[in-house]
Amino acid sequence: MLTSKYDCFSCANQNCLIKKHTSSEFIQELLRLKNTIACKKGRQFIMEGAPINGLFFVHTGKAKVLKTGIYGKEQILRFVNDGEIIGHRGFGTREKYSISALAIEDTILCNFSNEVLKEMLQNIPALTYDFMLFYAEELNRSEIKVKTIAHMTVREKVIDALLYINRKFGENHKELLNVQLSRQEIADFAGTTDEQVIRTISSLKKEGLLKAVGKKIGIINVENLKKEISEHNYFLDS
Amino acid sequence: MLTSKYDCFSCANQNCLIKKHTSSEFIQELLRLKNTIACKKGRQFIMEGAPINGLFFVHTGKAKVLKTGIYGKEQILRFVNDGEIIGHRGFGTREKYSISALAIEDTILCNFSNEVLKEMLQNIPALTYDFMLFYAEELNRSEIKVKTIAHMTVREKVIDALLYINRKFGENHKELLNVQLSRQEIADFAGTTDEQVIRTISSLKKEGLLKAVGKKIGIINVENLKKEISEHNYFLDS
DNA sequence: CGCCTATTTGAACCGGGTCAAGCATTGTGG
DNA sequence: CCACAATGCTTGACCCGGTTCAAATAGGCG
Repeated sequence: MLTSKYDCFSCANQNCLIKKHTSSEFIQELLRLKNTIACKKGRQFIMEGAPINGLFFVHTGKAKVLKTGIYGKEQILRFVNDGEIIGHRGFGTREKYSISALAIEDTILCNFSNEVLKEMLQNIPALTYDFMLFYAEELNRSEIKVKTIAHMTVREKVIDALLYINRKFGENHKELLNVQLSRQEIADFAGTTDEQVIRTISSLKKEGLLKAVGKKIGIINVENLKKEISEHNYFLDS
Repeated sequence: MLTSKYDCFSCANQNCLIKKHTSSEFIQELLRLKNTIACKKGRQFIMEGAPINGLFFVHTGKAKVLKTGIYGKEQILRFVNDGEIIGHRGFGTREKYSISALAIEDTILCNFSNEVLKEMLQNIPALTYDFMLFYAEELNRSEIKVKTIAHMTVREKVIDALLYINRKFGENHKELLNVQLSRQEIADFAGTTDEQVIRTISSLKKEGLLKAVGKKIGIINVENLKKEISEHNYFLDS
């Protein structure tokens, strides 16, 4: 099993926190206990309020992390790409997931149980340190998001969301969406409605700041878009 | 100096992360390197964008942590009470503070430099673990806040803010504010305007949910207030 | 006591959420 | 392969909550 298709040694995600520490001999036994899960597009693999069942890493694929309100409104907190963590904070005192997670395309997930994770963290200080830094950075991002949603206009929020998506998924430089996100999803991330997202995107296209190839949209010039919101984010890269 | 008025051994903050680990012999030398700073009410001791100068703990007093926008709008991210941390994420890659912090009453601060802190974290895994848990919980709170600001009405946001303040500063059960917070400050935390805070508080008083003794306000019945927003927060205690 | 600031209340305005209708696109089954 | 249903996208119009502006009142402090 160690030489499975999805084992950590042959994994391509160099930025994965676990991958970074595979040289530690302590970890090697624990890696055998990893679960690999294939998750179809659209499927929910973490349910807010359900008992915590360890930590997930995205091996390949994409997912969204969100909170749901009673009126059916969703707040997407972040999108997740190859190598990134989902379902964190599954140790500490908390015993229920505080977020939901859904695959937005077919995704391979690596899962470590609570016990295995705890074992790792208690025995590999460098790993714990990396986790600490990870959470600290996530906290930064989240706090920037609080300010974004509280103070920006809808146009600014949508631009901010598009820039984030571009950073996250826009490796091929001319087409924005490596992911196919619905207007609704962009709205749920930006903190507005799908109509507003559509209006803003329409305007941006007319202004020559965005282009559209079929359903996919692409940012013509990232710097021009950034200008509109730069005043709010001294320390972006969120 | 070790037996200073503010040394960690005689400190009353049992929940302070440093205090929890004073038994570690490694830490004892480092504790000598702690700086103690007296900060008058209203004074700013962390400036967003300035180089990071270590980590602060509130020995005694109260402070607010915020981000500032160009239009003079402020977003208060959290209030800080005895024993709590401010100015975190002062290690990692980041080298500038991403938040500002001001004393909201006369405050004694304990400060550890970047070097001392790093030394501690690299040598006391249990401390690093506690820091990791701390950030994970803060992240939870912040993500709840994102949803709160994005989805709640003004009335709900103000109630949520009052409940938070009560949890944070409301030890004496009948009077809410152990702190004297301005309406503006409550608004900057809740994500609205001072006028809306005033209107909401007025309504709540008329409805018998709040009482006012001079400037200070008190929550008559916490449960009744919680009911109005409980539908949004399955996992409150934020 | 008097100035200055914070609080309160009223009124007007407007951004953006909501509703509704039309259009485009995708998918599905006959 | 087409018809048609279902879903998502787009646009326009309306309306309301909440921000903004302004003015009056109360409170705090030298």
